[in-house]
Amino acid sequence: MPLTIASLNINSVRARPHIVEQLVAARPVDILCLQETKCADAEFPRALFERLGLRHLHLHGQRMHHGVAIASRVPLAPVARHDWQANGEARHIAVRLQSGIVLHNVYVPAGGDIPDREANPKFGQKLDFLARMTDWSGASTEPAILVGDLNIAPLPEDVWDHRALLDVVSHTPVEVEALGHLQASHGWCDLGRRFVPPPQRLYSWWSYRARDWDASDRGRRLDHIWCSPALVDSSRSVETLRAARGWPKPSDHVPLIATFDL
DNA sequence: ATGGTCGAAAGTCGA
Repeated sequence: MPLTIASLNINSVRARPHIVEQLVAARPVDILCLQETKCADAEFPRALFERLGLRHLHLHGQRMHHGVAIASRVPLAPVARHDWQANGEARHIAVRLQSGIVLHNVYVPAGGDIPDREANPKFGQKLDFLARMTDWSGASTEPAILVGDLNIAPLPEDVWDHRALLDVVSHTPVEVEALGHLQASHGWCDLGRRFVPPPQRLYSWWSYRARDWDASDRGRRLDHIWCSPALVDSSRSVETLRAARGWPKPSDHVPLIATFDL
């Protein structure tokens, strides 16, 4: 039996129950990893997930901003809630699958608009978040899967216009380098690109501000599914569910769906 | 160079 893991920046879980329902109706999701749930754990819409069979909930939320959650058909064991900025923001939750594999669900800070540490502290915080994750990841040897909104589109084919976005936060060389260090620290395999290699374009986010997101197609690949080297041969597929961007009241991100034989 | 759109929250900010 394949195991299906989906990851989605839902941009408020309370505002978008219909997106969760449509996703689960469209694909056989076993474990759903959400980012930007934007609610405290006490406000989390538990009944929605229980009704959909995703009754094992592991929450790391906060009021208003950020927040990550894992909803699963299969039991999971809690592992950690990391705070790489030591500022209380809820951005990283980890659980253990019955097979022993650890699943990390991460929401990397967006980093503000100006790609300069001095002019924009949020940009420095994003780079520091990645550096602290890199230290942790380099020391970790157990087989793991890491999913989430990493808020960086690393490859030229991950954005609609590489040259135009070189100074736009999410695609600047310094961010791409930082993400590269994180990836190299553990030998993480970028499964999105294992199954959809360049020069194919692959996006997971389209701005709300576009007049016609589909026609202009000015997307970026901000969302990722990575796995440890030991798990690469167990991975079977990764799909970016582009159609979800056209669903009613969508998130600006679409789900990534990975299957593994584990 | 600007604004375009969302959500949560209050009458603005972060994305």
